[in-house]
Formats: sequence, structure tokens, C-alpha cells
Amino acid sequence: MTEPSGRRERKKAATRQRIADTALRLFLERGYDAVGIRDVAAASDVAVTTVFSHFASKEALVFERDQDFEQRLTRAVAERPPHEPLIPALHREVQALVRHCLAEGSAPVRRMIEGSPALREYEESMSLRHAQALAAALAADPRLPRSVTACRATARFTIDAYALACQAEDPEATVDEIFRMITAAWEATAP
Amino acid sequence: MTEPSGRRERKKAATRQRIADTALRLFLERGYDAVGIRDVAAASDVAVTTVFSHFASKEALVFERDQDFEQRLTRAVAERPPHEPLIPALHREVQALVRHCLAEGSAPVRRMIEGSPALREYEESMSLRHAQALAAALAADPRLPRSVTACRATARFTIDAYALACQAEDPEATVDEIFRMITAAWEATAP
DNA sequence: GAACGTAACCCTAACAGTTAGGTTTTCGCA
DNA sequence: TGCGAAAACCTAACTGTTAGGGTTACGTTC
Repeated sequence: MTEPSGRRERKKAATRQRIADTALRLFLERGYDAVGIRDVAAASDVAVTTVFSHFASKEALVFERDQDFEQRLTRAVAERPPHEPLIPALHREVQALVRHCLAEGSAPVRRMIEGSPALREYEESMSLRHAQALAAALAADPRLPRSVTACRATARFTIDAYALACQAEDPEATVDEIFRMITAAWEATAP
Repeated sequence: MTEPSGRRERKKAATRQRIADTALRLFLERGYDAVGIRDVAAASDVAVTTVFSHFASKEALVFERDQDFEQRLTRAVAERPPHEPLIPALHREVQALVRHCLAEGSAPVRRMIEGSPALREYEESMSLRHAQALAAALAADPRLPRSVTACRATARFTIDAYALACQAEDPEATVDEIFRMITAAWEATAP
């Protein structure tokens, strides 16, 4: 009952990665709707059930790395320097995330997501989870004596800023503009 | 090519309503997941394809009346008295919508929605559409010389207020609190 | 009122995502 | 080598959804 010594975990991770990579390649080559789960499984040389043991749904294959997103946001709050105010820390992190989302090579993926209602819907529901995680991080910070409602609203506003910026013509300016609004909103909740 | 004289439209509307009513009854009786489309069709005495000719998806059966929501919001903006400021008008309408959503008899439906990931996800994607419609209404109002970004952000914040209030312990107070934040955010966008 | 175009509806069959059930393979450790 | 467990497999189904093509009832037009 000691810790597994590695090969098994590495193989599992490798399988997962192979499936995700194959799926993304097929999706970009032929279009998301034109590729079935059975195609992904065959091209990855695994069984269909194996795909679903690694990914909860077809959409999840596309958003393989979304845990990062959540962690980066909550860490930006929890691990910021002791006396740094909340909003600038969030602002900076959202800027970074937007840049990352629109970086070189991400454009085709972005287009694919925008082109599929199923993927857009899935992304939206991820946003909800991210907002809840961020709200929890805000509520847990002893430096922020705010109401639960204020935390939840600020968390959603922050996610909104990210979502709107990713679709805007000038993403960075959009983040800045919305964060001016969030700053005012946050200050209005001061005790 | 004159207007149809009524019977056809009435029959169509009646069929639609019968399907929606039957579906909601079955969902509440047995649970959303335990009722299939084929069950709904059989109990409504129509073919499966007829169900889908009236409703775009299984989830849409539950949110039969969501067009109202969007219209009420956009009208609250477009048809408010000539000199009434935007935010109070929105605030009032959101309060009314929240009350409506939590009125007598809505509790079991609410519970059903909260209990089903598919329904929550669908509701979230409806929110996105509502936010876009509201953003368009804001951008179209000549009394509001604001940037597109400000309109979009305000629209999403407003929808956030509604969504958070519907789940909060004290919904009306939650709306009030978030609208204090939205007021500050909106004023920060003044030219 | 008979004829006609079409909207609403029906049926069957299929497709695609997803899951259950139960088996085989691979690994980690004794 | 043997054993327990995790990972992967296969088959077969279930469920939402759609395509294809036919039937009925309505509204219009002559």
C-alpha cells in the first residue's frame, strides 16, 4: 500500500495526453462536429470507454487545461503580497490570462470554440465554476472584510471581464475598462 | 396570402402548451433525468419529432417562458420614462423578475433545476443570450453615451445580479446590494 | 364548394454521446 | 511467482436528436 512508483501514473498520463492531442488535431483538421468520439478513440488507439474514463465529455477534450485557469485566479488572490490590494492583483492576472488565451497558435482553437454552440455552452458553464471558486477564495481571505454577496458579485464580474475581453477587438483595453468599473463597484462595498 | 384565420395557430399553440405542461408534470413527478423525450411525447400524445418541432431541446421544455425574461429586461431599458436614469429602471425590473422567479409554486421547479447539471448549464447559456440582448438594448439607447464595452459589462453584471439573487438566502437584499455595486461601476464609465 | 398548396403532424430508422456490465491486461509489491 | 488493484477493453445498450418521407387538416382561391 505504498505510493505507486511511477510507471503506472506516467502511462496513464501519457494515454490521457495522447487522447487529448489526437482529439484536438482531428477537431482542427476536420471540424469539431465532423469528428466523433469513436473517431477520436480509434485514432488514439484506445477504446471509447477509455476516452470517457479520462474525460467527462466530448467538450472536455477541448478544455483539457482549464484547471490551470481556476488555480491561477485563486492563487492570484490568496498568494498576493501581504499588503497588495485585491483588485490590482486580479486585474494583473486577468490581463495575463487574456494574453495567454489570445497568444500565438491559440487562434484556430478559439475559432473552433466560437463556431460550436456546444463548446460555447460548455465554456460558459466552466465560467460558472470558476466564478464560484474565485468567490470562495475571496470569502476566505481575512484581509477582505466583505459580505458573501460582494465576494460572489466581484468574482462574477471578474470572470465577465475575462470573457468579454477574449471576444473584444482590443482585449487589453477592454480588460482595463471593465476593471475601472470593478474597482468602483468593489469600493462601493467597503464596510 | 392574408393572415391565417386562427384555428391553425390556436391548435399549434395548444399542442405546444400541452407538451410543455405534460413535460413539466412528468419531470416533477418522476425527476428530470428519469423522464425521456419518448415518455413526454407518449404522454402528450404526439410524435417525438413533434416535440422537437416545438422545442429545440429537452431542457427547453423546462424554460418554456424565457422569451418573456429577455423582453422584460430590454423593455425596461427602452421604454422607461424619458428622464429616468438607467440603473434604477434596471434595478426595479430585476427585483420584479427575482420575485417572480421565487413566487409561490416555483420552488419545486427551482429545486429541479438546481438538481440537474444539464438544466443549470442550459440556464447559464440562456443568461449569456439575455446579456447580449440587454447589451444591445443599452448600446441602442441614445440617452446613454457609453462605450460598447461599458454596455456589455453592465449587461452582464445585471444578469449576474439576477442569477445570484435567485440562489441567495435573502434575494431582495442581494439585488439591492449588487445594484449598489453596479451603480458605482456605471458611474465610473461616465464620459 | 372543390381543388390546391402548405403547415403541422406522424412514423421509422438512424446517428452520436454516454454508460453499464463484465472481462482481460498491466503494474506494483510481496 | 502469485496476488490485488488500477487501467484498459469489448459489447451492448440507452437517450437526445435529426433525416427522410409520408399523411392530415387547414386556409385560400377559383
